[in-house]
Amino acid sequence: MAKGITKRSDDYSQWYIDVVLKAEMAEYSPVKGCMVIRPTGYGIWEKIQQRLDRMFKETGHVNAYFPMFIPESFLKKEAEHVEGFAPECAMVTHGGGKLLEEPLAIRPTSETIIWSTYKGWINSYRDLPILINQWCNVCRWEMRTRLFLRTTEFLWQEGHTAHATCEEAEEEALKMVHVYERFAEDYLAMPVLVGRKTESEKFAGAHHTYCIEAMMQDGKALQAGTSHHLGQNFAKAFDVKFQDRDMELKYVWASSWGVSTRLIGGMIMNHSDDNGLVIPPRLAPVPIVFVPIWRSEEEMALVLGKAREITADWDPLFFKIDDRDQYKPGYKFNEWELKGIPVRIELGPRDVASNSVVVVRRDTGEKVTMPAEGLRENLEKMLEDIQTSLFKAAKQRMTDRTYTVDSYDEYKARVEGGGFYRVFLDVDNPEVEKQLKEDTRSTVRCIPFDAPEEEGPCMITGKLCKHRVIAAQAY
RNA sequence: CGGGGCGUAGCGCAGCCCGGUUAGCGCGCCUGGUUUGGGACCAGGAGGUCGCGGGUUCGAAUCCCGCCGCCCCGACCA
Repeated sequence: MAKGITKRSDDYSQWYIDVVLKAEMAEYSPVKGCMVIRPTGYGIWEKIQQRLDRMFKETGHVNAYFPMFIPESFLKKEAEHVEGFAPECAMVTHGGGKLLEEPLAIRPTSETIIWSTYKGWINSYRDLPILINQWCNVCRWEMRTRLFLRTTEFLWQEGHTAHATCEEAEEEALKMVHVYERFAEDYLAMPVLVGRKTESEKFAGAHHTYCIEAMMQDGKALQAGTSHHLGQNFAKAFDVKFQDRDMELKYVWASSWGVSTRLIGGMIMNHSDDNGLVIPPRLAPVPIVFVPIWRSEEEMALVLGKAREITADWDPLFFKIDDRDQYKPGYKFNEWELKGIPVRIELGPRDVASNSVVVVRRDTGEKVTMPAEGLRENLEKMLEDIQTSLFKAAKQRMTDRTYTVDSYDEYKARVEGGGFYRVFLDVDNPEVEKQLKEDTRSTVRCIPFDAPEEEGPCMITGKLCKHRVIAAQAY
């Protein structure tokens, strides 16, 4: 058993914190709600960035960078947006030892600074679309924080696109939520529900919001990514117009979309166990670790030599050889398990003699012997298999814990225990969601795209609804 | 902002009630030796503004007053 990690079954929340801290993903910083992301955690963020960035580029986007400081007045230009973000903005009031003429907000998101810039870039329909993404930090003064899941400052990417038509902006918002879906499932091995947010859950300033929602091992929902159709709200607030083919001046249509370091929290809460972190192979900065085993100087030379021989033509980022002499093999086994390395290879004198290695999977703990010949190909297959089975297990868990419920009493009794609930709720009426939240501390997570056609009475008001929505307690 | 907890060596804690040698233990760290296929052992060693500020006292980690910080659980949110 891993030292110092609370069991999931004893206290899920404490288990999560223990995993993050003990696996050296992150640690607390001197400022409340902020964290230091350590190399183990940051390496995963870098993999997320590499993979996603490629997907963004493949769908026609380019990266740019906009400043962190936003004039306070900018934030006030879009009514709904101000209301949503004003309370959680960090404000800079002084600079160079003097009181500033206008306070500067540290970006909670960049719609306003970006749209004020786009105004200068857009004149004609020929200037559209603009498909820009930026990787950056943002700051939101949250009341309650949790490592990776909700921190005062966090890292994310935000895409901001400008289009000539409503349809194009809609298409973009949809395209990107599906990019997130594919990323979550293919790389994080995290199954997600894809759907639309209700009016009361959508982004402040959006027409509507699409999202991916994942289920953690305790059955709670995690909003893992969002994509917004912003309509013309920001174009109007910042007066961004273009002249169309028909000579008319029109407001530009917008979308924005983002995922954050929260994904790392989702990854942890999807796959990790009582022994620590489990990293899906495709996100592991280094997926393989060799633990050589020796008793004497001669054996050390022998096994290290063999490890180097086997890996001579391997990609250096595919593996590492843990040749530290101050720890015994058993210690290293535990340490790499705690840190979530997908596959460990044990290589001792006996293995050298038989020209084979012992391979151990992090996800199942299964040990197999593999010949040194063709090892890399076999490992690549095993990593793919781990990736697939992590996804399957998570998918199964989500399926098993998605319930169809019609009675509000039953819902109230069960929702505390976690899981997704397919229910009829009149989501056109914000009062219904308000009551749901008051009664159960749960919310409507999304209206899934793939919800089958069904008709039934809202479990609170009895009003006839056209489809079921997903309700759950969320992080 | 409400409720709870904590602040003593890098980490985890004891000591505090009932004030009194040089503040202690485990882990980690350093040196030397023996070890090494699931968290090794022996010996020696380094490491402390006891959260901060006042007060009481001959004497405060310990008692009193004030402050600060962090974590956890709830109300807001990616």
